[in-house]
Amino acid sequence: MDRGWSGLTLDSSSLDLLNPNRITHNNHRRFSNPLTMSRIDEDDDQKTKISTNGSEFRFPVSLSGIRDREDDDFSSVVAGDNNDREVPGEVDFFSDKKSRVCHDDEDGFRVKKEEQDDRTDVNTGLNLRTTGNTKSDESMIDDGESSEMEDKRAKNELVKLQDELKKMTMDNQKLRELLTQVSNSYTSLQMHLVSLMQQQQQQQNNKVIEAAEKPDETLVPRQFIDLGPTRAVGEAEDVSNSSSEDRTRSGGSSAAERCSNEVRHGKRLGREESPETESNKIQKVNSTTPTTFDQSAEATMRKVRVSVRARSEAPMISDGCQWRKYGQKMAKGNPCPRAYYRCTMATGCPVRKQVQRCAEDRSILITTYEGNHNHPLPPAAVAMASTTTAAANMLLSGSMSSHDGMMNPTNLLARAVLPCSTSMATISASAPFPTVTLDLTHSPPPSNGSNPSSSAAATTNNNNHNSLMQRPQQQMTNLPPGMLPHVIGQALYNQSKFSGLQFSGGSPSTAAFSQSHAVADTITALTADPNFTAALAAVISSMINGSNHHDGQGNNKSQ
DNA sequence: CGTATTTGACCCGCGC
DNA sequence: GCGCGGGTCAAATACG
Repeated sequence: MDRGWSGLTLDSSSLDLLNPNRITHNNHRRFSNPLTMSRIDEDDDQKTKISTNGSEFRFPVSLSGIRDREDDDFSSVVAGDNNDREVPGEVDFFSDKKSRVCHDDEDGFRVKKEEQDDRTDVNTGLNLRTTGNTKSDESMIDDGESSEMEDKRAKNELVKLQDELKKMTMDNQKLRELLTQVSNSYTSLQMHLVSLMQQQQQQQNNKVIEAAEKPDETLVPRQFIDLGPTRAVGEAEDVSNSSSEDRTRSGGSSAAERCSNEVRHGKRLGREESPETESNKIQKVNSTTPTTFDQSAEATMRKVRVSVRARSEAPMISDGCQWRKYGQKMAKGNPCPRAYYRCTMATGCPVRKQVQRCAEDRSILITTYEGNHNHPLPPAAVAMASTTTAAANMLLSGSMSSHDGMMNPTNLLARAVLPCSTSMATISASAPFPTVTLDLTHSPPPSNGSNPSSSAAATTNNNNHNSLMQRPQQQMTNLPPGMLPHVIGQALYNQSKFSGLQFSGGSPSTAAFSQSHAVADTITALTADPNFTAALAAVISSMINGSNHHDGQGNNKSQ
């Protein structure tokens, strides 16, 4: 389009603009042409307009709008240089500066005239304007003031460029922040969705439990039936009347006593943090947080315990949640003290856990979870929460009927964790709290699945979890080979591995090898491999969602 | 100095 | 009614 406008030259000059050292270089070149100088110094606004119109046609290969605009500043200069320069190099340009000033000035003027015929109207206007200022510019050149002006202009350009760079940097940073916000929002929404799905699932479970409540039920199911709806009533009473302790104490029947026990528990919780009861707190939290839970389900889950047995030299397994120790007791029959922890990831989170070493095998750490999280969980905590939630749901569903619970399609994961039969889920009335035990002390299934006999085992306990903790290891895992699906076993293994758990191998040598690993290393592995928790959650979610919108991520039960 | 942990005391249910 | 055991509280202490 423009004969004398070398795209390469212009781009290089535009690139030079980004380099302050080279700007001076260009300034010398511009110095030879007062037309450009005067035009830029005269009116920056018009310069911008002109550049906007002209850049698209003149500089199709320009790198950026900024450069285009700056390139336009040299339009006349470059045109003159390219047309008339005998030696394009700037070396000669500096050597005979003064003499060439006049020469280039004349050439530039002449070239402008020539280009008037071919250029667009915009360029014509530019030439007219520059031509009109030629006389004054010549006088300025004569007295040497143009160099100062050129320096000023160069400085202005430098400042302008720096400003542009700052703006772009700020824009970039804003975009990054925006992206981060969007990502966070997406994560929150995802967690919220999972919570809602879980809530729906628990409501369905409660409905099923209520429907299954019959007078001729066996003792074991009745206990859980009492735990569910009765507790729900107690919670409702708590909501309506915070001073329900006296009323609940007057309960006479066994179920009522249990209910009163539940309410008392909540009362104590309320006393420890606020006059409100636990249910009230939960309700308030639900009203202000995206994570909501059915109160009755929460109440039921509150008393269901999930015990995880794992080999670990660490005082506490790393499960992704933040815990605060609030007590320690010497349990009867176990020389190892029992530590009580409370979830501190959210104010008012009712989840607690007990950590105690097995009396028979000090290398086994028994962690008992209790309660539902009322807050979103970090990815690292979702895996354990999902596992324990599934176990708790298994227990709850299995409670309504010794067979229906396990046959419930919503309990696919439960069946996966505990596929052997419902006989292992038998729960006696003597149990103060229904407890599911996940035994991770045995060798994990190999990645190739060649050894299905080694897997994590799950069982329900009908005894006091106290004795559970002291139960010998060999009594905890009675699963025949191949009873546990590989996916869950592998998931538990991986989750435990990345959670800082350590497994004993199928052979003593394997156990020794396993225990030789430092706990810190496994914890580091967890943090270094966040994909696992997501993968586990995806597996569990896919399994659950594939069945019947079962609660997916462990945004609830036991962490 | 704020936060987390420790630890003795306390509350409560349960069994005798 | 009393003692035992589990669970929790809260002041004291430790820690970063």
